[in-house]
Amino acid sequence: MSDKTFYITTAIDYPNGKPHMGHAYEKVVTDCYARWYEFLGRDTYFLTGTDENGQKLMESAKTAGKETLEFVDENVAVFRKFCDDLKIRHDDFIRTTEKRHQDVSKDIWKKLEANEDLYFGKYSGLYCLSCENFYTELQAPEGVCPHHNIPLELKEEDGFFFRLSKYQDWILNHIKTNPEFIVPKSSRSEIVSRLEKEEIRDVAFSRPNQGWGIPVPGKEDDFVMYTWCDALVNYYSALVSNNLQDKYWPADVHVIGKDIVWFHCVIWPCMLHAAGIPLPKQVYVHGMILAADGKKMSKSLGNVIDPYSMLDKYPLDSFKYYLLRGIPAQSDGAFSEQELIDKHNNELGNDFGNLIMRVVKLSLKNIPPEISGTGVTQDLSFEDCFTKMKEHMEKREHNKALDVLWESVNRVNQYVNEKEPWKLKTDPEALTPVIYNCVFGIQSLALLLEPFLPETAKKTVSYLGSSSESFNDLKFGETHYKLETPEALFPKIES
RNA sequence: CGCGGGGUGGAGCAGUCUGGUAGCUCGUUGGGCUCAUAACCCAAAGGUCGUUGGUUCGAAUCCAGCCCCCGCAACCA
Repeated sequence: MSDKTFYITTAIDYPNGKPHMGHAYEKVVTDCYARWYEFLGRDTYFLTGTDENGQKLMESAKTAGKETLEFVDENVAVFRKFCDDLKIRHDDFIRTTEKRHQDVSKDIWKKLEANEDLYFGKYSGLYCLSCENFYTELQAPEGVCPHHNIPLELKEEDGFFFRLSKYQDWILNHIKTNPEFIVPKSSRSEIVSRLEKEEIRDVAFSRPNQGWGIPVPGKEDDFVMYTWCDALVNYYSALVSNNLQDKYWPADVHVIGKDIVWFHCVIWPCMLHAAGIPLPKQVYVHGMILAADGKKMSKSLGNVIDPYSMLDKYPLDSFKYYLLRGIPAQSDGAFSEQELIDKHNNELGNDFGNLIMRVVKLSLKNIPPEISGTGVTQDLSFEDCFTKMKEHMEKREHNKALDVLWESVNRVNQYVNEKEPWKLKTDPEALTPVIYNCVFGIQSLALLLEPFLPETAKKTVSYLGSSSESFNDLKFGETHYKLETPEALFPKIES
């Protein structure tokens, strides 16, 4: 734990089906922050993985006519490949069925037990015999199973409970005194409001052992841990199993969706606190990706967009760019394929891609490819842009960071128009300084873009033949270039 | 009266805390330029800020009611 390292996680995915747009979004966003902090010089560790212990997976496997582990293995492979296809730079991929995770989960269980934060009790509720599941009154207000439409029965079940209620005041106080713990404010106020107004109940932390899940220590035959009880532990177990906990724990940011805020902002910190482990510094709650009509994507509405259908049609960086800039960082956003195309054509192609073309081609046609900055006056600076980007990224407003970066992209385009370098074709002495300013600008922009669109940045820089590789190495006047003929980075998409 | 967020030009958003010429991106229209992926630069048109009422000299911004949308509601994960 220090400001030299940076540990960031995504939620772990439930491999019950194929990855959807929300998974893509979360991974892309988290990847962007991981790369950004790496760019700033932090020793960054990025974890993602899969949550594989739910009973639902057993049922899904049965439906598919497969052994649970076989079924899960297949789906996990799909999620792994998904990360590869998105070119996510995670350092580890944890599966909650792995021994390394189960061992740590059991250790934490024992700590909670030793601290008398677990107790044995009865859960009673409305139960559907077909689903083999409990429902709350809110989920089934008529006392009828929402899936099978049959009457629910009152059922009691033995199990272990976590004394969450004991920590209500403590967690409320922690959230209030650490305004950065939950971002954005909307999620924070939702949790604060609930903690202030409701009396929170203890959480059932076990399920009857049906042959799938992490056995409860001491009661191996009878109980397994409730999925959430072990799932949250992944953030910690992944480090412990690599003996990296001293270096990276506590986590700097857990990136999650708004559907699991309660688990991450209340249950998880209380578990850690009870087990005597430091709390993560921040939970960043991103918005949901809604369908183009502004409604939640769902099969029944037929408005689902498969991320792979986008990756098949559009360049990866265009897809990422749209997710990062087109979807608000702190609220829900509607996914619009047309907007993705517009952003590809206008912002990536016209503004950024074309800037490289107009500058580099003009230069190659009229002066030698080697561009020296010796004695050139600096007309454009990007320090201010960098500073503002940093501020936005700190506030988890990556979309605004890109807004700021694009102001600078436009500034360089503007500069070209002002200087009219095409009128200086016959005067290399006058042309070179203008070109140098532009090329230096392009490289600065490309390097600032790297955490967001690594592929694009890499290609851009490759056309410049720069003597400096990183943003910090850039020195106006001292960095030299040898230009190469560029190819169109973002060819137009006809829609 | 369960909790939280939101309703601003054609589209997507900022501004609301700390009332006082309504701002940005895309799109549209006109002009400039010709280096470039018919790209770039400049300018203009277009909104009275969900709705009703209140406070105020003055409200998108504060207060109250109402309508609509989204998420959550913790034994589905």
